[in-house]
Amino acid sequence: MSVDRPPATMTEIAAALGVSSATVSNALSGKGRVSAELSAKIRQAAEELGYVPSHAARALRTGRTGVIGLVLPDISNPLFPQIAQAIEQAAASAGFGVLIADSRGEIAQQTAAIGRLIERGVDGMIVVPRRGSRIADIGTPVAIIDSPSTPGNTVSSDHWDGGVQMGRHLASLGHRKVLLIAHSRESNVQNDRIGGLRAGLGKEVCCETLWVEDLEASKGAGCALGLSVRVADGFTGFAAVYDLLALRALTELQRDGIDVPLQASVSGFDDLVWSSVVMPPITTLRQDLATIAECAVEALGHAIADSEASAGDLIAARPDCEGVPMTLMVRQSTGPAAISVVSDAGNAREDGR
Amino acid sequence: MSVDRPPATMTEIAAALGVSSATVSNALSGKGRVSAELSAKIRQAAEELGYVPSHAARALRTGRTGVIGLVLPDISNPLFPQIAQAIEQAAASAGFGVLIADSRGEIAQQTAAIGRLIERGVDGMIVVPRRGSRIADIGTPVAIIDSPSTPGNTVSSDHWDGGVQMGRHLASLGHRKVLLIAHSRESNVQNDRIGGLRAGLGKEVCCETLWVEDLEASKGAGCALGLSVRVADGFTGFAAVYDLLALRALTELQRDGIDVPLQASVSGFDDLVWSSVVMPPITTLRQDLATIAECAVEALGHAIADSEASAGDLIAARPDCEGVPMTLMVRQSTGPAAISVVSDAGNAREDGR
DNA sequence: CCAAGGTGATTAATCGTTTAACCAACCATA
DNA sequence: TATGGTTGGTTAAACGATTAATCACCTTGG
Repeated sequence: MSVDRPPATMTEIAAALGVSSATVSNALSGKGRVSAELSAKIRQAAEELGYVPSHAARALRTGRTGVIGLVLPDISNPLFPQIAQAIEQAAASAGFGVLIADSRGEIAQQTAAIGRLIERGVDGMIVVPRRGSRIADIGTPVAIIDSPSTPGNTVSSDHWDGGVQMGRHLASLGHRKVLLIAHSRESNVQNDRIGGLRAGLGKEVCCETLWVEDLEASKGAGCALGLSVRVADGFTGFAAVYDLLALRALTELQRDGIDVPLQASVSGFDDLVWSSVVMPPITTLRQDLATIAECAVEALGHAIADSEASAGDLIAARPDCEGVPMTLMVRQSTGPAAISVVSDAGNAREDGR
Repeated sequence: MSVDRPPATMTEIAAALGVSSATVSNALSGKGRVSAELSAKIRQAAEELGYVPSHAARALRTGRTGVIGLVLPDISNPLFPQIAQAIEQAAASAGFGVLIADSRGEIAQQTAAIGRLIERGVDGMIVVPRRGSRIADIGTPVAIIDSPSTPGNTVSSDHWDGGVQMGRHLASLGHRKVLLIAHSRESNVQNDRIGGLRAGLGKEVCCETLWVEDLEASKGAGCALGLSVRVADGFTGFAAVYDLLALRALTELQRDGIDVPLQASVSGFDDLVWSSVVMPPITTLRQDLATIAECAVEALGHAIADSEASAGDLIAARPDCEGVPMTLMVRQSTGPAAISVVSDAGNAREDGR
């Protein structure tokens, strides 16, 4: 590998071949008019001299940095790695770099982070908004990954349908009394999932939603969810709205001596890394983050290209991939419902199996 | 908020005040000789006109982009969010942007990712290497976060000492037969932790290491660890080398009807988000990632500044913060050892409590 | 034979900052 | 009154790529 000779510039290539630097630029970008043979020679020379384009110079001249910003809410979200990975990959193959901005904490931080990105001259940004927050209209293309029910959303999983899938899965296992476990009422994603779950479970299933946020407000963060009481009450299914809550439910049930899935089923959303290695592995829904990332980057790319022409609209919209399907990962944390004392007689109606 | 008028340039400020652009530059950077009053006027004008420096132009002129790269191994590492967050924060307050590069998969990917970063013109990079991989000498300052025992390491937690702390904790609870659970023999971090644990547990404690990697090679990924057998064998402590393994151990034990911490204690490393919300919450060691990030960024900053002067050494080294202490988070997954059938009579000797 | 059009390349300006070099005052010292 | 040092500023040349404008030359059609 060539040692650290400072990389060649277009001017140097031009000088080496006795042509003008404009010709080199044209040949390499394929834009102007250059004869095929000269173009080939230039390309070869560029290769040999180890030409590396100067992003700084290009950015200065064209006003485009080739970098997009990635703004994530509360970075502690365990899904972050997968999102970041997917976006980085999609962006890289579209020729973009990804600058991260953490918007930990309050919404003000999110705004500040966005500001920093703009100052750095990103061409656009992808934002996974904090629940309940709206992105102000900044003078830069933005793609938003949130939920189909969020106005301005660009691309996201079909959380509702995911809920439906899980609901059907649980219903088909015979569960007739299910506790839905969510955290925040403000989250569109969580609301979608809850709605889907209810729809998927159907009318015959009795279900109730436990908002952990409310519970923690009175009993303190990390408090017990009191699930064994629910089991005693006849609940056999516990459908959490994301894996972290599912894990919390699972361990609490296990600690209280309740067997999962024999006595109670537990399900989650997102398929986080550990979901498959705990005992029992958690039944959950996997988001197709690769597709989402591709859509987001593509939409953003279009918006960036368009913003050159018409400086009008600023939010990239792409309706055709607003609801990327999630896939159900059935594992061992869900199983046939235990014989419930509460369940009524007519349980054979519409048996899904 | 001012709408989208293209931000003012130095030249415009200069024109507005009837001075030269060089003077504006000097006033704003505080470098050249400018009278105090003119300097103030320029600063004010800059403020009023909404001046935003062009990073691109500056980068072109100075050869510095003000951006550092962050290369992470296998992004699925659940610690990633916290690292990224800490680095981003430290970098932001040092005036750097952070470009991410995922090096998922093989070492080749890591090299490719590094290459992309270099092409983008990062001033330096922070690498959390894949276990067992060495970073080739690229022509850019690099700070490495790995383990004190890794040659070339720049800054990291004192994993060994963390192990010692946890070992002492378990020993003081009376555990005399402890299973150490690790994943890969190639990981310096894991080896350090194991070493520290053994040291902290002391001579009197019988301990054995379970390498999950080996186990999975024969029994498949995500297989059971067979811990209940160990409990029957007299093991009362299960010290995992990171929280994911601890969680795996915890759920497996619970599933098998073993009460944690009454019958067995479980501990981990890293204090991941969920460690505190599972039941029981996991006793673990928290890394001081803020400090590590600051050290890394600072070291990198020095290396970048120095690389200007002497283009000699390329790896940023900073011995004085190679072993950032970890703090023990005692929670409910560890408790006094159950009465062990195997433990010998003289168990009152050197009781730490 | 001349105007028109196409081809393949060059010239030179430009993006916004930084910085070395230069210059015009002004003050003090010899 | 020359000489030399400060002070406060200006000029102009970079940095490297892009691109509109221009040019020389060749072909073709009328």
